[in-house]
Amino acid sequence: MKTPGDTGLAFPEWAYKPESSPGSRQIQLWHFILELLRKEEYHDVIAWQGDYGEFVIKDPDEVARLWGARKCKPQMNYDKLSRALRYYYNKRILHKTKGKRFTYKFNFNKLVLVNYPFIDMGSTGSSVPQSAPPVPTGAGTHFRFPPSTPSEVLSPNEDLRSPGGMFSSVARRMARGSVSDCSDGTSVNSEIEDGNTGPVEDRGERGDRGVSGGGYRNIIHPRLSHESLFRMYGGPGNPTGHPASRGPAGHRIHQEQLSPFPVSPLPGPGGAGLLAPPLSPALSMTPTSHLPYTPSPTLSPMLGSHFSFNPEDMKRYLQAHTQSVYNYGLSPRAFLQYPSIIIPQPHRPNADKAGLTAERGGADRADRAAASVGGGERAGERHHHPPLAHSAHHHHPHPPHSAHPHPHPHSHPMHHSLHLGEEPPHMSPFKFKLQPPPLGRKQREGQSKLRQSSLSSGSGSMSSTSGLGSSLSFGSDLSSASGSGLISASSSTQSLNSAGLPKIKVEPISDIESEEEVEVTDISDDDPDERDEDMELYALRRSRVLDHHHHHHHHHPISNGIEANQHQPPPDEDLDEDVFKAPAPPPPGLPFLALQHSHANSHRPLPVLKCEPVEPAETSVPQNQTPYQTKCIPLKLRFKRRWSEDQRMEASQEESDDKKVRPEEERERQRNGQMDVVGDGTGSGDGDSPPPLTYEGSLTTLLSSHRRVSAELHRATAQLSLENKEC
DNA sequence: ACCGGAAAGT
DNA sequence: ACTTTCCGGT
Repeated sequence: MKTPGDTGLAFPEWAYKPESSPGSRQIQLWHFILELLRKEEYHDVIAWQGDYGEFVIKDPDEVARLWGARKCKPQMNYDKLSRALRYYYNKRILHKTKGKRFTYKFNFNKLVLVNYPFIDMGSTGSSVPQSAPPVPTGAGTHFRFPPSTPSEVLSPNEDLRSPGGMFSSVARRMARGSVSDCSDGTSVNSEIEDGNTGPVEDRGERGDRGVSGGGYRNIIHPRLSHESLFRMYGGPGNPTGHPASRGPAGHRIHQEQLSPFPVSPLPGPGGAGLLAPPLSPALSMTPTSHLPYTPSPTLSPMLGSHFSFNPEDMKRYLQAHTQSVYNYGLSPRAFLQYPSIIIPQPHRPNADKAGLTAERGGADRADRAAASVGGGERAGERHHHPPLAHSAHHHHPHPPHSAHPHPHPHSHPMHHSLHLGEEPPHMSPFKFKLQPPPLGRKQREGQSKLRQSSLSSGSGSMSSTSGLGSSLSFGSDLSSASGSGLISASSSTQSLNSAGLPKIKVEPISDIESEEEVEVTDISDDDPDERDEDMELYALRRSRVLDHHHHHHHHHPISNGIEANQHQPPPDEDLDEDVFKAPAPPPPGLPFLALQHSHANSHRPLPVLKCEPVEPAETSVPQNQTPYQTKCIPLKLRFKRRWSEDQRMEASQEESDDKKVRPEEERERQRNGQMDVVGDGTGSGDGDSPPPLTYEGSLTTLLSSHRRVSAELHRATAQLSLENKEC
C-alpha cells in the first residue's frame, strides 16, 4: 500500500512536486508556507519556531490573506486555510504541534529526502553504528534539510558571500513569487519578490549579528539558521551582497528572532537553546552526528572556526550541499528541463570530478550570461518589496533558458538514492475505522450523520466510488510483506472503493499527539523515527542479508505479530543480494552513499544511470521501452527500501502513512531491471561532511562551480515559481 | 482553536 | 489531486 511501488515513485508524489500540483498547476499550500517561511519579510507573520520543522503562524489572518491573495480567493480565512493544512496531516506533510497555537510542524523527512536526492539518509548508518543513539544519528538527517548554500555553509556570514554576488542575484529571482496579487488588487502584497531590493532586513542574519541573535549564527555553523539558509533563495539576501545595506526597510520584519516561546527544548547541550528561534528545520539543533567529526552537536559556538577540513572533504561537502540546496523545491522533473544544469555528484570522485570540472566552465559562462541578463531584468521589474499594496501583475516572461550552450547535454543524472522514502506504516497501534460507504452524493443532508456510527454499514452501499479516502495503512505493510509487488489488493485506496469494499480508515491510535507540550508532537518525528530509521535501514539490510527473516530489532510488542508477516517481500534475490549484501564498509570518506551505489554499480556495469524524466503526466508517454522510472532507483531497491521502511516503522511508530494519501497508480516496474541506479561508485559520503569552517584553497574553485550550478538551478526554480503566479 | 466529514470548486 | 466551503463536535 503505501504506494510504493505502485507508482514507481519511491516517494509520495507530493514530495516531488515542486510547487505546483501536476494537474492544476497551482501552487500548493505547503509550498506557499515554505516560501513565506523562508522570507524574512514575513517573519512577523509566520516563522520557524521551536523544533525542527515547526513553524508558528503568528498572524493567522495575514497568512490567510496572503494565501487567499495567491490563490485569488479573497474569502480565504484562517479557518479555511487551516482546514487545508489539516488535510496535510493525512498526507503527513504536516502535523499539528499540539499545545501550541497556530503551530504546525513540517514533516521534513519526506521533504528532505526528496529534496536531497543525492544524500542518502538511510545510509547514514554506515558511518554510524547502528546502535548509535538516536540523537546523534538522527541529527544528521536534520542537518541537511534546509538547503544551505555552500556559501552559507561555509560562512554564514560573509565570507563566501562576496563571491556570491551571483548568488544573490539568483536568489532574488527565486525569491520572487511567493505572493502574487490578484489583479483586483485586493490586498495582496507582492512584496516578497525580491528580497533584494528590498530586503528589508538582512539583518536578521548576518549583519545583525549584533542583534539579539547576533552572533550565534556563526557559532552554529553546522546548522545554520533557517534564515540564513533560505536567505539565498529569496530573501533579502542581499542581492547585492551587502547585508547590511538594507536596513530598515521592512515593514514587517521584526526581529523577533527570539521565539516567543522560551527556547525550544532542544537537546543540545548548552547553547542550543539560544539558537532556537530561528532555526531552520534543517539544521536541527539537535546534534547532528552524521558528521564524523561532528563536534558536539550542540556546537560549541566556535566549532566552526575550529574545524578545518581538507580540500577533498570540502569539495564533497560543498557538492553535496550544492546539490541539495539547489534541489530544494525542485522536483526531479524540474531538472530534466534544464539539461544544462549540471549536478555535481558527490560520489564518484574521480571521474566525476573531472567531468564536473570540465563542464563547469561551460556552465559558468551560461550562468553568467543568464545572470546578467536576468538580473537586469529582475531588478527592473521587481523592486517592490513593500509588501503590501501592490497589485501589479507581472508576467514574467519565461526566461528562455534556452540558450545554454552546453555541450554536455547529458548532464549528470541525478540519482535519487534515497533510502527512506516514506515512512512505512508501521503496524503499531492503529485503530481501524470502517467508513461508511459514501452516501449518495450530497445526501449529507439527508442523513448527515450516519457515517460515523455505522461501521457495519460499510458494506451497505458502496457503490459509489467516490470515496476517496479509503486507506488502509496497514495494508501496506502487509503488502510489502507479501512481496513483490503486489500490494495490489489493498493498495490503492481507490481500488477499494471501486471494489465496493467499505472504506477503512486507519488511524494511529495514540498518536503522537498525546504528548506534546514539551516535545513537539509530531507524528513523523524526525528523531526517533526517521533517524532511527535510517540507521535501522542500514541495519536491516545487513541483517537481512545475513539472515533473511527474523531480526527484529526492537519492536514494539504489538506490532510484532504483524511484522513477522510483513517481512520480506521476496523480490528477487539477485538484486537484493547485491544491494543489500555486503555492506562493504564504505570508504572512510563516504559514508552511505557509497554503499548503495557502489554495490549497485559493481554489479551492474551500467555506469550511467538512466534517469528518465519523470513525466509529469503519468499517463503520457506510453513509451514502453523507456519507462522513465522516475527515480533512478531500481525497483527492487525500491521495494526493499519500502520494506525496510516498513520495518522501521514498526520500530518507531509513525503514522500510517499512506492512509489515504495516495492511491497511486502503478506502472513501470517492468523495466526496472534496466534501471540502474546510480552509478557512481564512490560515493562520497559527502553530503554529510560537516561544514568545514576553515576552508582553504580549493574553495574558490568549488565556489565558482557551485555558483554556476546554483545559478542554473535557481533559474530553473525561478521559472517554476513563476509558473504559478498570477491568478 | 482545532478536528475532520462532506460536498463542491479548480 | 488539492483546495475551498460549510459546519457540527471537541
